[in-house]
Amino acid sequence: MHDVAVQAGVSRGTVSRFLNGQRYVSDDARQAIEAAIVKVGFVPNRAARSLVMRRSQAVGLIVHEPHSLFVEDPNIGSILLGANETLSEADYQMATLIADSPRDIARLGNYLSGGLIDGVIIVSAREGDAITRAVSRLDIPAAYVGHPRDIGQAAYVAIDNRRAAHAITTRLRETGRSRVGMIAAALDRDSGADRLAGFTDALGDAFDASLVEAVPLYSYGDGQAGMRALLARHPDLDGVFASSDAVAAGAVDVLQASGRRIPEDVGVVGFDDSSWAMRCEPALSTVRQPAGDLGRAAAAAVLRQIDGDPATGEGTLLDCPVIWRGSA
Amino acid sequence: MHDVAVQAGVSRGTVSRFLNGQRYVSDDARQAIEAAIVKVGFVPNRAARSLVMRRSQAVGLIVHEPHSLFVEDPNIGSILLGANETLSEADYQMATLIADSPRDIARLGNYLSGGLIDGVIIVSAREGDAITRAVSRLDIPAAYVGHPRDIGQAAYVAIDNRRAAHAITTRLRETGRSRVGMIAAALDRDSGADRLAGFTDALGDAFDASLVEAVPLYSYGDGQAGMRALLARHPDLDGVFASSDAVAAGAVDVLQASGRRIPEDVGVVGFDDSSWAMRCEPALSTVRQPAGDLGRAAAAAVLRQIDGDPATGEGTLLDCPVIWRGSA
DNA sequence: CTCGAATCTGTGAACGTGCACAGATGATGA
DNA sequence: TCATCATCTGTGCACGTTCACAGATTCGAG
Repeated sequence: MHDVAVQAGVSRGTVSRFLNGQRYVSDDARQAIEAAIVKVGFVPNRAARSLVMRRSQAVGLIVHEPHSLFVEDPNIGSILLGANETLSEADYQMATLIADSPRDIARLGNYLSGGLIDGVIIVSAREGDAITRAVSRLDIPAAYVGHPRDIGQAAYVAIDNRRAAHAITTRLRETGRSRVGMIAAALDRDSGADRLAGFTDALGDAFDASLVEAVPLYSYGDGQAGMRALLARHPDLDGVFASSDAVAAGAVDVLQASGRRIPEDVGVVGFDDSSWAMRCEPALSTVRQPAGDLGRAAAAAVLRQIDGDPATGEGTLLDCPVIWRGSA
Repeated sequence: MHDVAVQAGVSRGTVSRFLNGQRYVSDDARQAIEAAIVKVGFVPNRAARSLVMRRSQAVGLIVHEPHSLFVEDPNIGSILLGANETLSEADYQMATLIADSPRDIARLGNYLSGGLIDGVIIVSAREGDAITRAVSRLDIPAAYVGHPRDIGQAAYVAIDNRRAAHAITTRLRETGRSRVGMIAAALDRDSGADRLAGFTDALGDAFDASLVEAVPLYSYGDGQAGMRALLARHPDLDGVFASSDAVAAGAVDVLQASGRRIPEDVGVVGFDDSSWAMRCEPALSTVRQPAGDLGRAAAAAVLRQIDGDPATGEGTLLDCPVIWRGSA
């Protein structure tokens, strides 16, 4: 910066003001500096800026998932890309942090308190999560994708899982299906629990707990297992709501292997609108998750907090349309 | 750090030496400093360290792919996780940089020259890539995953696509298949081109160009389209080597829809050992890509260069076993 | 006992930026 | 003409480290 100042015939202070777009820079100085920057090939040193500003211009994105899920779940990738887009427009660097083992989580605590990170986006936290505790203790700008109930006043961005599940279940019943079951995955996450809640709501008095099969993860294998269990209890079942497309795909394969036709004998609906949906025959009815928008909105929320807006505890719920295709 | 020094009754210099694990720190000083660090709650300021060291302790990972592929391709996710693992063990932060539009690429050039990044890992570069040019011009530590031919002396880590393709093709012929076709995707990448080269090699004089159908991407849709084209030209074909599992899955569906049995009538082999492989009926024979290891090895190569080892132009080829399942 | 080497310690000067402050200039109004 | 104000500019200090260097201490060998 010193070289630029000399070259332009002004002082460091003026160059600094120019670079930060502040007032009180004359047109003459402006032009001289612009030319000098090109000539010198100047690139600002971010480390020095961080040092004096006490800002790192970086936002962490914590993914609390096992490695395997990180690789497979397309929503996570989209959230990541969306967040990255918004952050890089604001000249922030996104740092993706994977939290898998307890060791990872411990290291994360250090990392977050090290001043390397101005804020953090947390994806797929569970209730009672160690990461949630660490983040709220450190009191750094944060936004959650999804909303575990115990995040206090922190910002969150989510889809209305409950409403979508309600809409699906209602439609299944309105199209004449009377014995609708659910394969309810990932009940330890708010997303999974809310989808079940919407299902239960919609059925009201007609709800029968034996028509729900809980499985651990949003995976194809869990879908197969869940469907087998459900069929064993209710061979006459005529509708299935699965917590994810992968689960639905597993269910479809088991149903078809048992000789049932879809959608004639059993209607199936998934969740995510992932690549699984179009691979099923017939194509899956499902819920489109605006994953990119979730990432963008979460990033925007963190940036607002970094700029001084206090977190109000209000969250944003994004729209997630149900896509009706051939499977129900 | 000053506070720690005062608390421990030593000087900043001694604290610095202690923190960096250098020689010439007495046991007394060591213990006093350890206690003081805990008491003061000291966390080193990385910005200040970067400033004086001219090191950012960060490595960029550039993914030159359209956003959609980034989300879908499980290999990229695994490479990313592997690299992250090695880097974070060495206390380096990984910054994932997505290059999609030309605008992204331009911004990337600035970014890389800004001193924010000590080195860079490049995934899925093509020959004649603008990113490759930028990286070699800037002369920063770099490692490629895959090996485009024009990366000069830069380090690379790849699998032996050619040898694997050769093995597959040979085995298809040895099991009695005489009219083996190939759906050759992504010929603009070295991975795609090498798989085709291995196929061609293995056939030798028996090679028939009309048995190869080139398609743009490693996708399911391209697999369907490629298979239809191949079948139209060679209805009597009895083996197919597809450049990826997604392509193979598309091919399988088209073949089965046309009434052909797999593997009795046509043998099919994919590439990647991704989740597509187990979803096919019968399960796909395929090649296991050690994607995590690719990431780890690339990260290690960059770290070596950062530590001063010059790039020798030698690459690493990792083993990729062929997994024989039901489809061939 | 002396000298040199090895070990340990403290000090001051960087690194490249932002910011507060003081000073300079020109315009405006009394 | 002089005070007031807005605009513009330059200077020195601070941010929290690392590193080179000089000084202090200890130890062993001659």
